[in-house]
Amino acid sequence: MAANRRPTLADVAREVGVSAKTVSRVLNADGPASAQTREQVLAAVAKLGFQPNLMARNIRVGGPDTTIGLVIPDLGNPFFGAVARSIEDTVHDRSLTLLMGSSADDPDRERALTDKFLARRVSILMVVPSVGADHSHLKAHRTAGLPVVFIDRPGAALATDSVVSSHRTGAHEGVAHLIAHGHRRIGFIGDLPTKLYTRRERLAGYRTALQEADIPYDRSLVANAHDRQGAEAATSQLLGLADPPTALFAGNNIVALGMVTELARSRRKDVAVVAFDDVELGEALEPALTVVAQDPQEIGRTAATIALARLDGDRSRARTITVPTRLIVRGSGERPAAKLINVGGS
Amino acid sequence: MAANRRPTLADVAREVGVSAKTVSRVLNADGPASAQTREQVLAAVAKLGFQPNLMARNIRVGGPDTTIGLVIPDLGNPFFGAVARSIEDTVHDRSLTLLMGSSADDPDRERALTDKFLARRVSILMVVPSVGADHSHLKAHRTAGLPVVFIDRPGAALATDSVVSSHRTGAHEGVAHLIAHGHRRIGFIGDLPTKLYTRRERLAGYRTALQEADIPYDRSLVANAHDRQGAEAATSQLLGLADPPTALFAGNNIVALGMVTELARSRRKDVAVVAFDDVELGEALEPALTVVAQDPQEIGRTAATIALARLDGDRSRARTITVPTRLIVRGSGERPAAKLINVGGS
DNA sequence: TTGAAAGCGCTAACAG
DNA sequence: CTGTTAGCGCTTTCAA
Repeated sequence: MAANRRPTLADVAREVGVSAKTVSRVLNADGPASAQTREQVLAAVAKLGFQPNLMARNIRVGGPDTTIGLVIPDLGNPFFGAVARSIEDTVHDRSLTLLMGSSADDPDRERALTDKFLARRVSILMVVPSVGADHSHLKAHRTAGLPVVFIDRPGAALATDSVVSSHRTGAHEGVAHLIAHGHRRIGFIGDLPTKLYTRRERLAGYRTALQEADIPYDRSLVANAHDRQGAEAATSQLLGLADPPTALFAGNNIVALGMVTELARSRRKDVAVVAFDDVELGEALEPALTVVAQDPQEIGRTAATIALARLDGDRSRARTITVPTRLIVRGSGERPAAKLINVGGS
Repeated sequence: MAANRRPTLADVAREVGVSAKTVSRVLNADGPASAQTREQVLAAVAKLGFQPNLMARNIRVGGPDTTIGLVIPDLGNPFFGAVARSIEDTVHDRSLTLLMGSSADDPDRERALTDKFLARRVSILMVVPSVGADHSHLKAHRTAGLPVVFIDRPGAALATDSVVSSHRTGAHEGVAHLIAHGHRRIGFIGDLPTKLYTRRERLAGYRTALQEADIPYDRSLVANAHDRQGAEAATSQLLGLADPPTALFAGNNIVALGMVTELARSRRKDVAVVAFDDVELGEALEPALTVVAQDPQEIGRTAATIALARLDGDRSRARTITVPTRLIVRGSGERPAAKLINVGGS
């Protein structure tokens, strides 16, 4: 019943008959302590089930908390999960703990989360910035020494370290792959909102690839989707056009899932596909899915490394580091355009 | 240059010419405050960029911190990502923030994480317990009013709320599905370590399904894998047996990925497959993957709901809630056993 | 409507 | 080797 008060340092001290500071010394291996005292203290700690209050400690010591605040669009998205995992691995031996939250790409939620993290005095702040988010409030913290790193997208109008994939050249490469296999009507299904940095960059890559091949940009071949269901609908919409595409480019991993699912359901094996960002089981599909793979592990590692360097006093200019994407050709991009089927026979 | 000290309540008070308590009152909508004072205070807060130190506040108020500690095996595993997402959604309007860490199923890492979380005075502790982890140290916290919930697996030897999938009956159902389609040599590839609760339960389901069909348990048909590569190897090992299985059961999502990948690579379309836990694109495979789907969203929601009820004073006995799995038949479990091919012709 | 003092749990700085 | 005092930034308590 009794919601017992948690034991404090003073309780332990009283139990042993020493001062609080002595207990503190033993527990933090600060200053010296006789073997006997140490033993008694440890015994009392165990007996009372004492656990030091880290918040109280932090407040006294004054330094930042041993946490790292991470704001991502969706905890459930495997891409960001992989990034988070990699960050955690990288900061593990500095014993930093992850404080995480999903912004759902909503600038207000993002702001609420960063404010909370700042109020907790995180050691490092990492954000996948939402469209329309204002980051001017972070400037003061940055100058006060708080490492701030933007992930996946550069922060708007703020000189801050960023780690991004080569969205544009990656998309370019993926679309060029389709063009190289004879496709001239290539559909593009991208993120929502359309102002999203990643969406704009990837679409830009798509457009330059078309340009280089003298293929006119056809707005009706560009669609949008926010989730898997939306991507399925967009896929069937594009394929239902009067002059439909012979190939499709998926603008992110979620779109890819919907696109592939819809193509499988409608048994459209004739449509070539390349996806931005790899998906699980991509290589087990028939044909296997050709992707422009991002490297979430490297992204996380890089972001964490930069942040730790800043924490250690690195005061150099803010950098934007681009982690290269890699075209993984598995077959789905090579489905023949139009009627060029089986020229070679087999 | 100057690593400026962050402004404190006192700084704001000095700026306005009031006492610290007045500022506190305005900021927390505690007690009354004249419109003029309020305005001045707010202006000063904005000007100085003051952000209250949540740690200091918490220490004084004495209550638990507005965080919820979550220990999972792997931040990068989509299943646990989905669970985390669901927990976050459920606790969102209580404005609790997630403090997360990966245990890698290592009891020592798990203990280190829970200790850290307890030291931070989390409001709620949620753990996917590792094999061999001792949870006796949590008992005192539980009686002191800290809600503790085990996820996916019940905690060893401790009466604590748990939320688990119907591992055993789910596996049973999946294997029975294979048996119903004529299979009698069914391989099982499970988690490592073999003492893992989920692994044991799912294997138990497999065994009872065999028993009910009077199929003898053949130890050589049971293999283990810790990761995707291991699952690929285990798959090819089982298929290389003198008397190989005609069907395979994957004990978890990671194993399923490896198994399906290996089957695709070796073009073994004749092997029937059922997987425990759904995977992305399972329905786009050929044939589409039949799975015993877990419900990570419901698991997360249930765990969070229980914990919040405890936080609100629910003192009823600890419960173990089982979230049902669901057999989703998509085709891969129906590949004919042995030589029963094309009886119907087409 | 406001302020002064005390104290949350802990540690820095100085004694002894 | 150990204890005392003060104080981190905030809120509670009591008084004005």
